[in-house]
Amino acid sequence: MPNNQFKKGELYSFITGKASTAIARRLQKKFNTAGLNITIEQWSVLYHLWKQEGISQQDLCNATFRDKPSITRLVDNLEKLNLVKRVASENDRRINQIYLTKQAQKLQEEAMQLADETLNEALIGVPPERVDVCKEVLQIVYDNLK
Amino acid sequence: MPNNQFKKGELYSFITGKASTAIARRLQKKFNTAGLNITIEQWSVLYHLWKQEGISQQDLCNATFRDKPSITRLVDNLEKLNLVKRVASENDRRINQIYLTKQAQKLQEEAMQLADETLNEALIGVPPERVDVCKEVLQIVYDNLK
DNA sequence: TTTGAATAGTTGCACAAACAACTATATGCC
DNA sequence: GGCATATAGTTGTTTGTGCAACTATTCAAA
Repeated sequence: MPNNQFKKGELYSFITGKASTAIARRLQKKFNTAGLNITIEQWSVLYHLWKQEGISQQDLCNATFRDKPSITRLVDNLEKLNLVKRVASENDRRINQIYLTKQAQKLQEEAMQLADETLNEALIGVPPERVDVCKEVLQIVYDNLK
Repeated sequence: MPNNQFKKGELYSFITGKASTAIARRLQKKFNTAGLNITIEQWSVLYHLWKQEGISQQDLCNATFRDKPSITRLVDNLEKLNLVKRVASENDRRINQIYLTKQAQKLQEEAMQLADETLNEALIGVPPERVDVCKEVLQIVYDNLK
């Protein structure tokens, strides 16, 4: 009976993602305070577009681990905020390529700075090697279930 | 500059809670397949009521790390499903004490069995001591931010 | 004892997630 | 070429979340 030391009480907070919820709320508050008018979910999409523009909505689904309707609506809202533009692909007219506006490009530095800050606050008092273990465990969990 | 080894790419999945999302989806599928007509969020409320009945909505807020409106609506829906009942407290009429119906009591064993199963699947190949480290890190993160 | 603050819960609104059903375009096989 | 199938994206519905504003009840202090 493997991993049975993992008792129910702790199981619960694993499933509900208490820690990641706390991080997300902290980051959202930082965005609000700084006057960055975006949600964490919108940020998570922008994050991938900052790394590479012009990817498809399907690419964003894979990158953010969301389904297609979720991405459709996130892109809808980002378009309303004038942060991204849908551009129909020349080669394959089913595909929308998503591009950043200048406004979104300007956000990158501040948003990523606040994200870094949040992570640093979250990890105060945690030795680097323990963070690495945690990261690896979470990756295995993800791989086991995906 | 502490914890700077925690690079942005990994930060991202920490914040979005990729692992806990994957666990929650797997458990939800198990509920659906087994014909348990409840959501993960409803389960997380029932989980605390199975431990102790008759607690207040505010207690459920603290236990589940949710705000009051979220609990109001979760209890609304659980009441519609005939799984819980609100009972006004005798001592303090502001308080709703939440009690389980017989139907909800019957769900406990099966639901917790499926939750255990999910956790075991998630943690295949992860040595117990690494699970412990992960748990501790997530607890510190939570404490740092709450 | 009355009044002001704190606490418990509810409601409205905007945003997001999961699922199913749908449209449009592309691909592959006969 | 034409048809079945796969892929990309959209829309509708239900559920949940976070914030602000609200009601009702309790508590505490002048």
